[in-house]
Amino acid sequence: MDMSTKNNALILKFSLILDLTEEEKSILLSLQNECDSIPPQTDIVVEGEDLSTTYIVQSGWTYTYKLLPDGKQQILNFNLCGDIIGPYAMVLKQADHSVRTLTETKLFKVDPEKLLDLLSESPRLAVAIFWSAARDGAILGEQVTRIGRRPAYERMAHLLLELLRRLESVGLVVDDKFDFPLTQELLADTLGLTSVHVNRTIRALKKDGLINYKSDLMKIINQDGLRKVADFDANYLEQTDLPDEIASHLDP
Amino acid sequence: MDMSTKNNALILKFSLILDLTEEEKSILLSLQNECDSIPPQTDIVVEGEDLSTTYIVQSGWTYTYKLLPDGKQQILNFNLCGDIIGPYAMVLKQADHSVRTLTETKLFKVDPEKLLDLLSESPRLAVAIFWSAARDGAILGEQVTRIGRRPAYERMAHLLLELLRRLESVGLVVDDKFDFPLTQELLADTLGLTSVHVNRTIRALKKDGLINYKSDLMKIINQDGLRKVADFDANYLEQTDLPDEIASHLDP
DNA sequence: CGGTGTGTTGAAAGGTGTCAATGCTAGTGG
DNA sequence: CCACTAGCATTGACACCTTTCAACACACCG
Repeated sequence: MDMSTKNNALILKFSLILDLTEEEKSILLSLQNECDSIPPQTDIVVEGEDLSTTYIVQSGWTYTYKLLPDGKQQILNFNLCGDIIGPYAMVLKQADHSVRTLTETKLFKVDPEKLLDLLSESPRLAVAIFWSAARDGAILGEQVTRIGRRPAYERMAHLLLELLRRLESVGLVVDDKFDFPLTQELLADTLGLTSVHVNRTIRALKKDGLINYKSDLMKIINQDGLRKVADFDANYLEQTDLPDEIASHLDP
Repeated sequence: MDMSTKNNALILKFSLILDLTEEEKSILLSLQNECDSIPPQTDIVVEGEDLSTTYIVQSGWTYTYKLLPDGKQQILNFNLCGDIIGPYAMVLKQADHSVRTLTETKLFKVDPEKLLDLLSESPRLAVAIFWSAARDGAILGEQVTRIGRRPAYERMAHLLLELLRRLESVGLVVDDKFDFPLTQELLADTLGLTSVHVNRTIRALKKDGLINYKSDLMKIINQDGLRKVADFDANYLEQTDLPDEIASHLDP
């Protein structure tokens, strides 16, 4: 059963910054309603439509994207295990972006009203929610920098390292190898490139002995080399210490 | 005196979504400590350094940016009147980006601990803070889409319309005309272009009769034409209604 | 076994970058 | 009031990264 403390993705995620008490864990569990498995290529949230629910990714990949009228699309971010989809449902009437499943995905629903109440009832969990939002913001900022100021080769390298670290933090990487359900076209929509050029870039990374990529599996062969190419600094992903004043403010 | 209810930028901003009570206004005032005027080109927050304060922009422009080791920089966003700089100071030890003043700027400081306490003490103001963060997130997402999937000409048009709307919402636009303290080089760092190409793009927009730009002043001549070029939908900036359930949840 | 989506490759076009020179304007100091 | 400087804007020629177009290969699947 997924609705247990041990393998609940949200509890796992929040454990990165807080030692959760049993009570807090049970609050977090009671916040979430289980939800059926959702097939790939299904829209969960549609830009412009009403946004009445927040979701937690329990398993699978989803992605946040925007459509342009000429049919192009831009992927903003991926939502992985433990990520919160639409944390802002409590303050925004309509979605400003769409969210679609990439793989078969298991989501837990969270009622925005409950989420709001949680802010006042548990300062510690409020901090955890804010921290998650801050991390997502940092990831989005890095995405801007990647697309705006890096050439294709480094851009790709940087994204792969980000995904590696994010998946690692939720235990989904073994031996620098992880499931990689992205088509080259979706990669292109993520990186602001065309699928043709993504193909050439990936092949270059393979030829240079940095990665090994085969259909649904990505293996990072030379992480140091990749990091040097991408000029990757993981600080934005690995801020798991609260500021001292806040930590002591929460404890007693 | 700036520390009054009438012209406090944060109160002005939050009034966009909430009818603030007098008590709430005074809470918001007591949250902020006045701060000296800061000269242009001054770093307020530096990436990697400790992030101990949240700021509110009372007047002037600042921008959020990231530096790359080869000296390039990418601007993520601008912080205008009423915007919150570093709302995540309460949950992040270190800054994941830098913030610099563009013009002479007046900032008010907010103690992160007080901000945290506010979340539990006033659900309505907690919602307002979340809303501000959600709006900034939406702006950042639009920035990704702009850079990733729009050519230079449309990219510039889109940014100008965003700035127009944002400045309008805080009363800084008169007759489709506003102060524009950006050099073409900073515009380039915002749009992921070079300053040379920004120059050519601006001149093209001028030649096409869409804008009029002269040193520190930007005038939008043909807003409809610009909107058509940029495919601009302001929905992401103008979500000022809370979801019904939340609104009724807060009221009684 | 043919269809369909995805990956791969080549050639050519095009948008944007690079380099370098010139113009412009405001401020400074004589 | 006039050099003089410094920073920014403007322009042209050319290079290059990325896109576009088009064809073909490959794998999965009914």
